[in-house]
Amino acid sequence: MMTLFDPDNTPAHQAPTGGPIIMDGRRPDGERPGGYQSPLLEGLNPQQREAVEYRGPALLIIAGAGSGKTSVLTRRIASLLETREAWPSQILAITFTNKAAAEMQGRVKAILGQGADGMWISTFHSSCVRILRREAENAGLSASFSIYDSADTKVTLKRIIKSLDADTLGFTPGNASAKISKLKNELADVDSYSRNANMSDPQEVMFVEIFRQYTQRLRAANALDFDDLIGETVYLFRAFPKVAALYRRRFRHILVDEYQDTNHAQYSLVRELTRPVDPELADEMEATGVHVRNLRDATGGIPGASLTVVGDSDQSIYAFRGADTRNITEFERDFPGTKVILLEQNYRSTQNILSAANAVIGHNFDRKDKKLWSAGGDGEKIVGFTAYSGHDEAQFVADEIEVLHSAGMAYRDMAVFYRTNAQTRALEEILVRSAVPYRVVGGTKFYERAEIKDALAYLISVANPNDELALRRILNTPKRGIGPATETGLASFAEANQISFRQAMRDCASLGLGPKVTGAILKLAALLDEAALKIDPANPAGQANVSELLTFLLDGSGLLTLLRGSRDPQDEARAENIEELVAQTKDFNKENPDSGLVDFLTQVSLVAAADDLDDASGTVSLMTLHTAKGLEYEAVFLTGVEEGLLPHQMSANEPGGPAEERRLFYVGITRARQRLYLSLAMTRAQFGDINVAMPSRYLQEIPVALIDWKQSPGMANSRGGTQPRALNARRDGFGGGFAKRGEPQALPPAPKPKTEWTNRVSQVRDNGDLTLAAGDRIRHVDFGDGRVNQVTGDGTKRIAHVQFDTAGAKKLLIKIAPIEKI
DNA sequence: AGGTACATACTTTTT
DNA sequence: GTATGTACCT
Repeated sequence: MMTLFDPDNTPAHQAPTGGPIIMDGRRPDGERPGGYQSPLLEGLNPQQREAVEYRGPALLIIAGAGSGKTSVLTRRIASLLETREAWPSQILAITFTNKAAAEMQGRVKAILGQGADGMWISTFHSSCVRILRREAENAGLSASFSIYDSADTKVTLKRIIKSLDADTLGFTPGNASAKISKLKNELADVDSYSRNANMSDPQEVMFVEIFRQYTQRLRAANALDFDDLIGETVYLFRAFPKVAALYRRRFRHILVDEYQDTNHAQYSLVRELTRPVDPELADEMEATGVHVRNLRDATGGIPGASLTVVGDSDQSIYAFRGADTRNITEFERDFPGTKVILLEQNYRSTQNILSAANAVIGHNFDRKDKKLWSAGGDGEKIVGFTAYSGHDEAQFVADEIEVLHSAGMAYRDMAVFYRTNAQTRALEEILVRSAVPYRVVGGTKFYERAEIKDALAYLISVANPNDELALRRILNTPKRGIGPATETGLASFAEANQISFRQAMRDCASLGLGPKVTGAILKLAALLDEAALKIDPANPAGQANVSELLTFLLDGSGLLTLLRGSRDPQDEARAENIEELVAQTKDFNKENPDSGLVDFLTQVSLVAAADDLDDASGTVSLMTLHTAKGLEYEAVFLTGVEEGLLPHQMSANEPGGPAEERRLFYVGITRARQRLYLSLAMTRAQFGDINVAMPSRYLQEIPVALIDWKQSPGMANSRGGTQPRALNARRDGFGGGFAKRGEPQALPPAPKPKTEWTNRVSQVRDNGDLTLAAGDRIRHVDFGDGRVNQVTGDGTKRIAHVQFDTAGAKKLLIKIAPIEKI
């Protein structure tokens, strides 16, 4: 994966940007005959066609959801290559996920074949790692630097906060890392921050100290966190104009997808890369043998690369991560001479789905009005469903999935979205029970499992001996009798003698520890040293590949063997996971024969949630709304459309929060091609107890005629007049009472029980002080008769555990459940 | 050093 | 309801 490029490897006769097509006949795939009509434009509408063909310094493509932007971007790249306006190596395309990058690379290759090799199509983070590893020395790093994920960052901060007693001032690893991340996204560092900090505020002083120590620890460990990857690359370019010039010269066409979600650091990176090269620097490059002649303009410098960005401010959902839509709204100002192209025709969804999406997003003010439209017809109505609980909602989803499946839709064409990862539990429980094949995309990722992180820490310790975090992780994993006391002893020994933790391990004999402990430490140090020798380029015995190295470390440490021998049944699963990792390293060796340990670790560090999405798996996909961005499915279930969840409680106080949540809802809606299901629950279990939920404010923004409520939220208005606002502001035209949920589920195109939701606050369901005890028999509106087995909780949160005669066991919130005693 | 038992606080979204 | 932290025991 990590094919490092040589800035000098591009031929001297390369075509200047935007210049005439060079038909030099030196490329084997041959000349095009005159009058040749490129198939690249086939099937494109006029706007898409222009987006492919336009040439100029800057192009902004405002691409509504489903408007075919990936296709446009792909064909634009193919067009640049096909016309010989650019060599593959001159193209840098930035996507949001590695998966999107791989897909784009595949599509361009499918069009052009071999002529596509050498392009950089990757994420911001991957591109930056590539640059930083190559230029590590200038950045003050070694090329095998570690990449810290958020968990690593938190562990580091936790240690710092503990040593500073900063928790007394309210610092937690969570809030400190959030603040540091935010600053780094703004390209601030400790020094620039402390210059403007209010140092009379003790909390501020403490934060600066935390930030400083954190920066120092990462430096000492030869490590960068996610945000550093971008920031350090920008710093590198700013501090070393000659290094920057190499990349500015190389990348003549830069394309950025999902531009609305770029933050300031990423914006700055794009800026740096698209700056022109001064004539003097160009002279200097030429003098050192870098081919620049064909690139130089009248002034003798190299003009800035052409920049294409694609985005949609309505789909900006990463403000919490520093994304700034001003990057897109002010693009024309930032890059004078920008051409703007609007793609509004949607090729994905039915008109009903689009009308709902338009209506929802129309409630955000401060946006350029943009209406998606489709030529594909209205399609089915959106299906709405109000469940009694999260489990009930999950059951609805499972049932509808089965309905769709038996009507011929493949599982892989369906997806279930939710706002928070915590919602997966109920869904998974029911899907397992209903035997629906599913896959959770993202969530707790494979590489975040403890045993995998342990195994990886062994590899990291070999690749980067300065990584104290990784060393301390494996110090007593598996158990070697090295406790926390010994660990801190080693750390302070290292600190006092200005040596690395690793060296401290080698020298631990002078620490006067017990013979057993000393022996254990020395054995581990020797194991790591021996492993390092196996990948030392100077080793005459040759190089071990990643899987050989991992196997060696696992054997030497006994990690896998001990898990195998354990009686704990969970350890068996852990052992299997480690075996899976070994298998992955073997695959990696096979697919990347020229890549080594550091490349493998890089790849592992930068996998995104959506990356491990396997299209071939015949399963329903479960994911958060954030992960869903950029994907599409025939049928989409958008669950938990409730106040407090969507919009999420946490966003309520943040400026722009509710608007961002609305965009999130909009993103979810627009993922659906044919069928869209919106569901919510009247009560939701969280924190171990059950809370009453209210329909999301966004639901009332969808025109009533577009939704067919299988069960309306009318009965959600069941708490007296306490709620601030009823679901739908209109007070007329909503007759009807409670909807009845048909037994198990209605059949496919089902005669839909037309149930409009009602809005009358007077319609209160409140069982008041209804008391139930074990043994009572009750009747439930939907579940029929049943017997109370147990009552738990108290006050308004009393729960009856009921065994229904036909519907099975359920838990009901007594106060609001549609039940009566019989 | 390491295990167990109980208490506690936390849950937004992610490269 | 879970993951983490503390106290106490072996």
